[in-house]
Formats: sequence, C-alpha cells, structure tokens
Amino acid sequence: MKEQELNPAQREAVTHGCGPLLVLAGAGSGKTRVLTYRIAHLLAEGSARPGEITAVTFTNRAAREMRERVEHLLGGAGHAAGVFLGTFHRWALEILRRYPDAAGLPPRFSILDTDDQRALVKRVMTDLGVDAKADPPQALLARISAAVNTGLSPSSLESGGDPGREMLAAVWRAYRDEKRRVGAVDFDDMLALALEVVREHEPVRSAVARRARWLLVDEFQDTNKLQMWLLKAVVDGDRNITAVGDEDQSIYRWRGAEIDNILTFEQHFPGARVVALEENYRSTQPILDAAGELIRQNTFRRGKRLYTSRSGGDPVRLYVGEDERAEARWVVDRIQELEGTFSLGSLAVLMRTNAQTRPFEEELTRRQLSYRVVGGLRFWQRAEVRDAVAYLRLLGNPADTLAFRRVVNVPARGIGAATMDVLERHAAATGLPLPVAAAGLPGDLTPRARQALESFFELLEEGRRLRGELAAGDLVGWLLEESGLLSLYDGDDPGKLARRENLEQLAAAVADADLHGQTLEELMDSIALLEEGDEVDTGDSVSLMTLHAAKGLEIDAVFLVGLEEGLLPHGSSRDDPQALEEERRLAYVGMTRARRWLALAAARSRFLFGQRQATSPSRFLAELPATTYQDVSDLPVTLGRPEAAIRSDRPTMATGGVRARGHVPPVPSSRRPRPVRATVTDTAGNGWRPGDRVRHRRFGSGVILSCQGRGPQLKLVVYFDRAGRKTLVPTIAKLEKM
DNA sequence: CCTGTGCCTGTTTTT
DNA sequence: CAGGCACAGG
Repeated sequence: MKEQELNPAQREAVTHGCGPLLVLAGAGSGKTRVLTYRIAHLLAEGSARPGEITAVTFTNRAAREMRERVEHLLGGAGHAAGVFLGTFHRWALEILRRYPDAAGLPPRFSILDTDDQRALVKRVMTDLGVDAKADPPQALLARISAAVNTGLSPSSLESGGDPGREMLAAVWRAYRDEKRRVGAVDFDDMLALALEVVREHEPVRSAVARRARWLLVDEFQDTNKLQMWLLKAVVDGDRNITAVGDEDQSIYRWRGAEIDNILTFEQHFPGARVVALEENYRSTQPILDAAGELIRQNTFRRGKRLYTSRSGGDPVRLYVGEDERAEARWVVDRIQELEGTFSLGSLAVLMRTNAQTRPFEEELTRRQLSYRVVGGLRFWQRAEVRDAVAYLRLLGNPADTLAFRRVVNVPARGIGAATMDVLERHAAATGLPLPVAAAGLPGDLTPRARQALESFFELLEEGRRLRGELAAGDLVGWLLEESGLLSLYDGDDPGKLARRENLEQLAAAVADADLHGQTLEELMDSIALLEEGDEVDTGDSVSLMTLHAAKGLEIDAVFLVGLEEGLLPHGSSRDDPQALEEERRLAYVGMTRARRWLALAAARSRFLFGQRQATSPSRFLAELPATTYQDVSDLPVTLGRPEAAIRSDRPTMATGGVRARGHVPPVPSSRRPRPVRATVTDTAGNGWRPGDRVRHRRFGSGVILSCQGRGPQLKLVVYFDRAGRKTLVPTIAKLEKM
C-alpha cells in the first residue's frame, strides 16, 4: 500500500477504523481512489477478509473499474476475488437468487424489463376497466415505482377516498399479484423483496450482514429509502459503513433518490466520522469557478468549495446561436480545432435529453467525424434480441406469461388475437399462468391454432431437454435456428442484415459467457442488469450523451449544450423548487466532468413539437457572474433572470447549509396524485349483488359472480358473456347495471 | 389472421 | 415529429 499517494483528508478516510464514516467527496476529488484504497487497506492490514467486504455502486461500469483498481493495488488480477463489488441491484438479486423461498419466489424467477412492465400494467388496467387514455401505463408505473421506493404499500394509498389513489392502489395490487403469478420480479422488486427477506428472516439477514461486515457505498447521494433501509438492516456490530458521495451530484430524485440520506447521514448513523474532500484534481480553475458559482445557488446542500492547486487554463466559453443547427455548427467547429490537442475520444457533447443529439449527429456526419451516441437504443433492448431472450426466459420459467405473449407468435405461426382470447379465458378459468394453461391445449381451439401451439411447445420442451446437453452458446444457436427467429431476417437489405448480426452477436455473447463459467441463468441476470455505458467501446470518436449518462466520467473537453429555459432547467421542473435544484445539479455534474476545456451553448430557437419555437437562455447562465466565462456568440446575448427565478420561492434553509431539521418540503405538484375521473354508476347506493346483470364498455354484458370488500375497495368478479371472467373495481371500471 | 394507412397525442432523465 | 392505436383491406 502506497498511502503517501494520498492527501491528508484522503488518508484519514482510507485508514479510518471501525464505525460509520461519511466521505463528502467533491467532484474530481479522488472519491474512487479513496474507496479502492480503503478496500485494499482493509485487506492488506488484515482487518477484513475478502468475504467480509461488500462494496456497492450504482453502475456496473463503476463496479468494474473499482475491482480493477483494487486488484491493481493488491498486486494483480484475482486478488479481490472474494470481495462483493457490484451494483445495488446485483447485490439484491444475489440475495433473492440465494434465498428465493424466503422471498416467495420460484427458484428460476424471471426479471421483467420496462417493456414487460408496461405491457403487464396495461393488461391489468384493461382487466380492471381503467381507461389507459386518461392514465398512461407508464405514468402509473412511475407512480407505483415511486411508491415502492419510498416503502409504501397499496393499502397505504387507499385511505382518504381519493378515487385517483384508489385506482392506483387497485392497479398496483393487481400488477403485483400478476407478477407473483407469473414468477417474475421487476427492478424495484429486487430491492423491495431483498429488504423484506432481510427483515423477516434473521438467518438470511445475519448471513448478508456477515458478508457485509465492511460495507462501502458509492454515490451515496443517489440512494433511495429502500436502499437506506437495506443498508441499515445489515449494518450491525461495529457499524462499519463507509458512505461516499456528493450532495451536489444527486441527480436521481425522480427515481426516488433521497438527498436527505447524505444530508442527514449522522442522524442515521450516530457517531459517524465525516471527512470532506475538497481538493479537486480534475479540472482547471476557470471550470471550477464557473461550476462553483452555479452550484452555490442551491440551498439543499452542506456547502463546500472545491479548489485546485494548479493555476491557469482556458476560459469557459459561452456561445448562443440562432438555432440548434447553429449551435451544432459552432460546437463541431471547435471540435475540429481541438482535434489537434485532444483525441476525438476525449471530447463529449452533453445534453439534457436524448432527442437533442440529432443536429450534432448530422453535423458530425457532414464533416466525417466519427461519433458515438452513448445509451441510445441499446443492444439488449433491440426487438430481435428481446425476442430471443424471451425464448430463453420461457425455457427457464415455464410460467413466464410476458415472455410467452411476446414470442408465441414470433415468427408468425397463425396465433392471433382470437386464439389468444381463447387461451386467456382458459387461463382465467383454470387459474393457471397463461403459458401453462396454453400448454394444456384447451378444447375450443381451432385445428390450425392447436397445431401451431403444439409445435411451439414441442420446441420449448426440446429446448429444455437440450439445456442439459448443449453448451449455452450452442443452445442459443439451436434456438435461433429452430424457432425461426433467424430466418425472419433472411435477405440482404441492411435492416435485416443488422438484425441478423445482432442475433449472432447474442449467441456469441452467450458462448463467451459460457466459456467464462457463467451459467445461462447468470448470463440472463447480467443481461437484465446491464445498463448505460456498459457497451461503450473505447474507439476514437466524439461522445454524445445525456447528462445522466455522463455521471462519473472524466472528459478532457466538454460541450454542455441546450442551456435554455425548458430544456435545462427542464420544463417539468417549473413549479417545483426541489426539481429545479436537481436541474442545477445536473448542469453542475456536466460542467465538472470537464478536465481542461468547457463550453456552454444554447440556441435562440429550437424545432420542438413539430414547429420552430423561440427559446430563452437558461437561468443558469444568468446565475454565472460575467467574469466566469467568455461570451463568443456572434449575436448579442442578454441573459435576464426569468420571472420564476426572481420570485423567491425557494424553501428557506437553516444557515450553514444543512436543511433545518423538521422542515418538511412542500409536496411537488408533479408528484401529487392527479385526480382521475372515476365513473361511479352505483348511484342507487344499494350496491352490487351476485347474480346482477351488468354491462361494461369493453367486455359487453355479463353476470356478477361474487363481491369482495366494501365501499371503494369493493371488487366484483364478473363473468362476461364474451370476455370471460374478470375482476373489476366498480368505482373505477365503467360498469353499469342492466 | 396479417399488414398497411392515417389519425391522434404527447413530449426527461434510467438502475 | 414520433410512436401508438384503430380500422380497413388483402
């Protein structure tokens, strides 16, 4: 261990002994260095055995990087083999994979991706008779996710008689039941179920705690409530938790991140030592000055000031162009100039939304500069790859309804809506998961459909048999061939060729993983957990990416573009002071990625919404003192403070930085449940009775089989003449008596 | 049962 | 401008 390579604050953090430790690590202050040295230190000193260290990050990229650096410090690959080093989700998933019984899951439970989630919620909504037009499934899913991540349950939403919340609770409950039935978990479930298991099964908890006797958490500012509870549940004994983070870089509030977790760390872990890292080793002084001035405007922070011991550096540039094409032209002009100094691979254009890449792509293409869009449509998200993965999921989990629905007719086998209706009805009648019911080949199928289903299930059976015999890569190859997935893309138009290549790449990836000793199950977990930045090749091309995707990166020259009201800060944060602060942090994160060159850019008009619209410069630009940048626009630029910024509607803070205890921030309007129109046709007041004939807008007429619950929670089981058995909540469903 | 067309609507970030 | 959805025609 070479501890002399650390500055005094870093050394203090690295060599800290037992007990909670909070490291407030400003941007570029050596946060990863502290984490990796601390792990290496614990091992080298003999304080910890590898199997007692659990280090949790937010991205696979960070985990991988940390492992490499720890192993390097310890003298080579494999030296940190026993250390758990992975993302929160991977950690939770490992707990669930090891103790599926405790979580009430089948041994080979599937993992739903966002598309599956949306499809399932949509389905559940139609079953409940909720109008998907009024409430898009994604919106409900987002609210469910927010609720899960704050530890709520469906019943906690039901009080108060708000029909919108009741509807949400009903959808949530049905969605949850459906996942159970299907034997699948979604992303949020991983955390929620892991927490549940750990809380309710002491042997599991203590096993996890032993493995995490030394617990280290990266990017602590982005932990949410569930994650905090999970950490607290497994930290015992000496409470050796090391949390590293920077409140100024908290950018996942919309996903449940609680900036309070880092602001009030000492209340959660009394007696914690706090170490602040304020010396920046990344950026030049002008960049730090501008970024510091911006973030100073935030109130939800502890407050710190980064400094660097190096002097000099290029001034920060500001360019405001006529429109987004002028903005792109200016940026690419600079890129061409900088190409002499930096390699293309160390230049990046950062933006708020994915949609902003287009003009840059066009301009870069025009000048034949190579670029890559980080996190566009990702490999594992492509339709053909997801189809193949769905087949694999079905092999492992015969009850995987989502996977079944996805591929039962891919390639087309003549199983359309009519056949699916028969199957759904059969599944509802027998109470079996859809694919299991379908495998029983119910009687009222047309001969053609029966034939098609039969061969589909034979294929799956054969696949399950071959799983034991073939190497995983060969199994996938066989599957692609036999299922007809590959031949779907026969021919040589470029689209088909690309798809075929993707499928071949999938088979290659599986074969490769196989060689590395991963089972097919493990590989599929990895696929499900794969994310942003994981497939970034290190080729020499300019990166275009969102600010979120840039988190944790270090880039020689940064262009932060689209600094306009409505974009950055984004329009969705308009009425919410906390959301506005997060937008400011987002800009701050972007600026502090830059090592040596930083430019800020905006356009005066932008093509949005199908038409050209005038835009005004971001308030963040007005917040920068004119001395912190050099305006190089070819148009006169006036940076006024927009009305919203002048209105002092920011919550008041205790002086000194940390928010006053007990202060409850106002509920942001965007989070407040929106009233939803509920058609209550039960105006007579004497309710519904079994045997009553009813009519539903979509399902037609039917008869009530049974009633459960009362009041707004009343659920009816109705047998519809056309659509079969459905469970409906009459306060939500448009149901009328006949 | 599958595919193509045309209308409508809704726009953020993603482990 | 895009993607989703409903409907018509093959």
